[in-house]
Order: sequence, then C-alpha cells, then structure tokens
Amino acid sequence: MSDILQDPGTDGAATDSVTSRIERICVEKGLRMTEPRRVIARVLSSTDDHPDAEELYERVKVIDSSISMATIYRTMKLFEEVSIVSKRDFGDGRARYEKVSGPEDHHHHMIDVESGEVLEFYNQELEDLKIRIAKDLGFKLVDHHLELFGVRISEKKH
Amino acid sequence: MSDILQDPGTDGAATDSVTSRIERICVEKGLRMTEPRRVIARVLSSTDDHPDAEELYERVKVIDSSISMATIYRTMKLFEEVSIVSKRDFGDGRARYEKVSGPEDHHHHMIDVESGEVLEFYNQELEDLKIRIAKDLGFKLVDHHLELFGVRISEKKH
DNA sequence: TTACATGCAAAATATTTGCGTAGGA
DNA sequence: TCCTACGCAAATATTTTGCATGTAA
Repeated sequence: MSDILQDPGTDGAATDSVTSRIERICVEKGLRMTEPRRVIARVLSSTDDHPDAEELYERVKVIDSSISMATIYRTMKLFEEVSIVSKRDFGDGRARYEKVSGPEDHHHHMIDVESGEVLEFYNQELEDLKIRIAKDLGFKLVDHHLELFGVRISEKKH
Repeated sequence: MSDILQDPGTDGAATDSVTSRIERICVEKGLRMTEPRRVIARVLSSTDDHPDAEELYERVKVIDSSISMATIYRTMKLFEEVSIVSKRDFGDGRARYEKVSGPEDHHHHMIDVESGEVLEFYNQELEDLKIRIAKDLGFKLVDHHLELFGVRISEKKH
C-alpha cells in the first residue's frame, strides 16, 4: 500500500539547507513562502506516491508539529490551482494528492484491487485517442481521469 | 445539469401495475423484495442519468415519503454488489449511481466543466486499448473509470 | 505596515451503523 | 414464524470555514 520513492538526483529535499524543487516553483509562481508551505513543499518534493490529506499531515508533522490539518487542505487547494499537485480519486472515500512534474510526467493508474498497490503508466496511443474522442464530441479536453482496476495475472497461463 | 430520459419502449416503470425491469432483476437475483426496494427499483428503471444519493432520495420520496436516506445508501450498496447499478465519481464530493443495463451498455463520460452537463460515449478502440494496457502490465481488468473533462468548442473555428 | 496565511474549533457534507421494530417469504 | 430490512438518530469520516492572531514582504 506504500510506494515512496526518493529521487535524490533531481531533487534533494532531504537536507534543510537546500531549497526543494517545489519551493522554487512556489517562488516562481509568486506565492508567499510561509514556513508551513515550505515544509509541505519539501515533503511533496521528496515524495513519489499518492498520499491523502491524513498521510501528508503525518509526514509534515514530523518536521513541524505545529502545522494543522486545515493548512494541509488549504495548501493542497492552492497547489492544485497552480498545478503543483493534482487531486486523484482511487475509489476509497478520500482525495489523494500527487505532485505534477510537468506535462512530460503525465500518466495514469493501474490499481491492484487485491493489494491496493498502484502502478503508474503512460500510453501515447491512449493520449491521442482521448483527445480525438473529446474533439469528436465537440469538446476541447482540459482534464481527464483514468483508473484501471485489475487483478494480477498469477503467472503465465500454461 | 439534469438529463432524465424515459425509455417507455423497453421499460414502463411509470405505471404502478407493471413490474419494472430492475424489480424483475432483483427477483432473478433472489433479493427479498421489500416495498422500499420496489420503489427504488422503479425510480432507477425510469432513469437514465446519474443521480447522487440525495437526488435519488428526492425522487423516491415523491412515491413513498416514508423511505429513509439510510435505505437509499443500503440499497445502492446492495444493487452495486449485484451489478444493478455502478457507482461513479464526477469529481464533486459525492457518489453518483447509474443503472447498468448490461455489458452492451458500457460507456464513459464526457463532462462539460462549464455547465456540468454529462455526455455518455462509447468507443471500441478505447475498450480494446484498456484491456491491452492492463494485460501488458500483468493484470486482468476488472473495472475502470474514465472521465473526460472539457469545454465545448464554441463553433467551428473560422 | 498591511494583507494574507495560520491554528483552532466548530460547521458542513457525505456516508455508515447500532438498535429496536416492522414486514416479506 | 423467523430472518432480514427498515427508520431513526447517532456516529464516522472527510473537508471546509469563521475568527482572532501571527507573519512574510
């Protein structure tokens, strides 16, 4: 159920002295950099999974226990508006947040219904097809959600 | 925001004397047919949109005002388990329910982000592609959610 | 200085559940 | 009759918000 990855190559949010990538994006976007935002930005920077508000709150509290849940929600809303994160729904009752690295990072999710494990995938054919479908219906696509739910094929069928 | 359609040809849930299609399915599946279930089944039968629990509750209350919200939720859960309805998420905070007519009725949603209007579509290429993607990832597809969010292309661009 | 972000706690929403009763098979 | 579904209200779970205070620019 947990799939945290570190990406020390492009980021480095583990150290306090370094400005995290998302912190830099906040500055670029002209957001006021408060201490809670800085901490949340760092937590997101060093994250490659899909935490819900509660999980983010836990991770953030380790660094600064004075940060409140309300700030998590308010910051996620703000970060979503400026495309720093995107909100996801994996069918359980809560929102998940995922950092957006850029258009090149676009992907979808394959969810293992037995273990809850989430795989990410990208498929160019699918991207093209979605744009085409929307266009045929008379729409310009602004967003889309695609989640596949499946069970692992045990081994090769012999 | 409302897109109720009637299908008197295949159903006929408007009259009290007739058993609705979903009522018949309930019986086939061996469900105990209580009065609330009968009413909810009829409401669903005469519906072709995607009501949330509140909307269903309103429609059901018109027929029998003694039916409670708890029963709406309990019945939706039951109906989902036996594939009479499927639960959908259109990005606002609540679940929507949609009757399932059968595999031949499978479709997805194109949501107009400006008006909230929901169009349904089906695309065979997309179906094939999803199965193929899941297979490539080592999964057998058991379910999937696809929602496209877009804005209407005003007129032809000239 | 001053506008805006924060913490706190209460509110709003959506959904679920315990319990005693009613009703279908 | 007997088991299950029901209504009611209270409980949960998630997210939002009003208000007084704190803080970045």
